[in-house]
Amino acid sequence: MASDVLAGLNTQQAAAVTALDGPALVLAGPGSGKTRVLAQRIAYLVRERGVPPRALLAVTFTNKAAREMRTRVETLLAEKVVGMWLGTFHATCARILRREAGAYLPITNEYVIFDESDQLALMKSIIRDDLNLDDKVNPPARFLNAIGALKNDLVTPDVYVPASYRDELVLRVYERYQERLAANNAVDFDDLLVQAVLLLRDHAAVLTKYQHMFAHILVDEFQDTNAAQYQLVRLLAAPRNNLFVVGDEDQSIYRWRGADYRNVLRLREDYPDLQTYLLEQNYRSTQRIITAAREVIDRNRHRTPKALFTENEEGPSLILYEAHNEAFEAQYVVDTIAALVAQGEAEPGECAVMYRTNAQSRTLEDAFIRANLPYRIVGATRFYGRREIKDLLAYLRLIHNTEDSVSLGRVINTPPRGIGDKTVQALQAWAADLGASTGQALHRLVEAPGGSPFSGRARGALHGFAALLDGWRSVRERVALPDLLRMVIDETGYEAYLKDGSEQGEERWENVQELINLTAEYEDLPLSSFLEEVTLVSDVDTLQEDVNAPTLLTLHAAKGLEFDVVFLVGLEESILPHQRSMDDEEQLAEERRLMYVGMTRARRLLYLIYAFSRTAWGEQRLNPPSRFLGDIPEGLVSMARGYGGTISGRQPAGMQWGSRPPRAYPQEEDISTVSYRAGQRVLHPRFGEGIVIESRKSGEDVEVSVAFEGAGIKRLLASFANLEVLDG
DNA sequence: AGGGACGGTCTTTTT
DNA sequence: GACCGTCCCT
Repeated sequence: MASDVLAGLNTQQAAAVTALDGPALVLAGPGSGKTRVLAQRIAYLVRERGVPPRALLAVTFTNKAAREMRTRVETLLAEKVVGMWLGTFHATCARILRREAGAYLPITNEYVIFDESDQLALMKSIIRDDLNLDDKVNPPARFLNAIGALKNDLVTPDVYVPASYRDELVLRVYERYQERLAANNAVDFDDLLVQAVLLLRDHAAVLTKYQHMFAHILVDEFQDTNAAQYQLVRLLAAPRNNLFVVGDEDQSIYRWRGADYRNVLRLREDYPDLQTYLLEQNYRSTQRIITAAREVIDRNRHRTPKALFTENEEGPSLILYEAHNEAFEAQYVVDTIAALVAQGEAEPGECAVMYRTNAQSRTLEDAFIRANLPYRIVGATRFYGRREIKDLLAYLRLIHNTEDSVSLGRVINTPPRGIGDKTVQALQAWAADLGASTGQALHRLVEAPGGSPFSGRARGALHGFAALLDGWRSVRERVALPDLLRMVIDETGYEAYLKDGSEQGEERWENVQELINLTAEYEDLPLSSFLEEVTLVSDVDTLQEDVNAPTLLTLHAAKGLEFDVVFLVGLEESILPHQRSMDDEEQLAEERRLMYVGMTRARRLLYLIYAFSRTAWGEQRLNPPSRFLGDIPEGLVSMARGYGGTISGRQPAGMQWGSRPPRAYPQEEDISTVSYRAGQRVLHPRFGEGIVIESRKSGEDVEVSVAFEGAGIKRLLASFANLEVLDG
């Protein structure tokens, strides 16, 4: 029976893992099936050991990973798994706080979670209103970063020892920030972890309760845990220490937000009886990809030596391509995917384009849009980050939590209803006099309109808004979530506010419709559950599974995913490795791991792409190819040469993946034979349309003079210019 | 109070 | 080139 459950491991490993009781660490390379091992372990515990699912705590890195884990386990068990605690660290902590916070912390169980923009708004108010500082000299983001770093290390204001004047200020802001969060009945992302850990650490009764609750704790992507998360695991796992963690130091890419892969080493010290397993066989990629990736990662020092290998086929060469600039890079990607699809070499949905920074996605999106081909994108402008969505969520949060001054500030005059800055300030002053929150003060206007200190237009506007809020609050128990949201939209005139006649307005309104649809899924749940979930979704979580189109995503977002075909773009110095990571050895090592993670996402085809020239900050920059490319043995790579396709905008409308005719790629020799005649109309990616004046051979290349309509006469090298012949 | 125009400032990566 | 804050005009 056991061998059945653990079918994916080799016999020796299966036997070892099956017999496990104490703490265990599985160091698993990419594509070694570590997620599968975790799922099998869970299935084993439930089926063979009779552990009830509700006694299991399994922590994954994203909600998407959690969903996949659930599916795997349910497949293995051939039944639904009910009651298991399965989710991210943040969701787990939110759940604990949802039950315990009210009794032990200065917030209620109905607390809300502040996301980054909420934090920023709150911090700005603290600096300006509370401390009377200039937010130019003291950027809110800097304080938030400093506080975030402290929280990741579990440093609370009462134990923080400032070492400089600067630190003194940080401490003052930190204290005030925590007070204001509490006054808003809110916690920020980091607090979810910190407050949960403190709660367990300082209250033996709570700790015991949860320790008894969880018979086994399992953690995925352990290399990316921070100090707070590590403490949480330690606290909960004791005294049984039935801990099963899976990770890979080489894939640690979140050091900048407090993750510390040395937690792996710490684990060995803290649990002397820790059993360690190495999973070195890769079941995902071709030999060429694995060999290349290993060459890249092996240059990092201070790592547990791991000899990644695969028994998969050798596979085709990795393909290296130099694009002239980022536009051609993008075009090459689109054209190559189109060609692969047309030749039946790949499914569109099995292709992914990965980049270091989100800013790089723009050019890529442009190329897909111009080619009229669908794509999926992770992150970029997040759905929940959009203005219209944030506005409406702020209304819902305000209905849910009267104390949320940040949401109140956001919507009190959105859409414009005649409540200007002056009026808001007067309202805040009045609230302060009453010793009440702004939200409570508003409520008082409805209860006792006679006592209102406001007059004239401001009075009417404020009372009207307060009445709206009160109205929604009074019905929220009885009305389903989608209906509540529709009420808000109707009664605020939000639709008319968005629809300003522009295309963007229409798009925003469509997003609102989408939000209404989303709330329908939470119809039966309390408002708080909905608000919590939308705050804790990660970027990858929003990836549509059922669309057969290529995926665009950052290297960070790519962690844990795999694709048949992977394009790594922007492989240039100052992009990867990133400029800001180049003068620190630790950071540089992390950039290398990022490259490694990207490479090992690919099953069969790996394209490595860099651009000769790239526009950044409005100007051209010539970055040399990434140093990491130099670490890949030449024998594994073949160079794609020639045009990176043409930039035209002329594809017929309505084109879908697969319906496009195969496109012949001009190879290297084609360049020299391309000839231009005087009088020909040509199209240039930057200069637009023009007419060829003269064309002559110049060494290996062809030099063309073109008179452009907008840019005048230019002399261009054919191999770089990538002119498209329009006629003649 | 509100809207439009302008100028300065950034972007690493994210739960 | 995108977003924010400020200023100025209505």
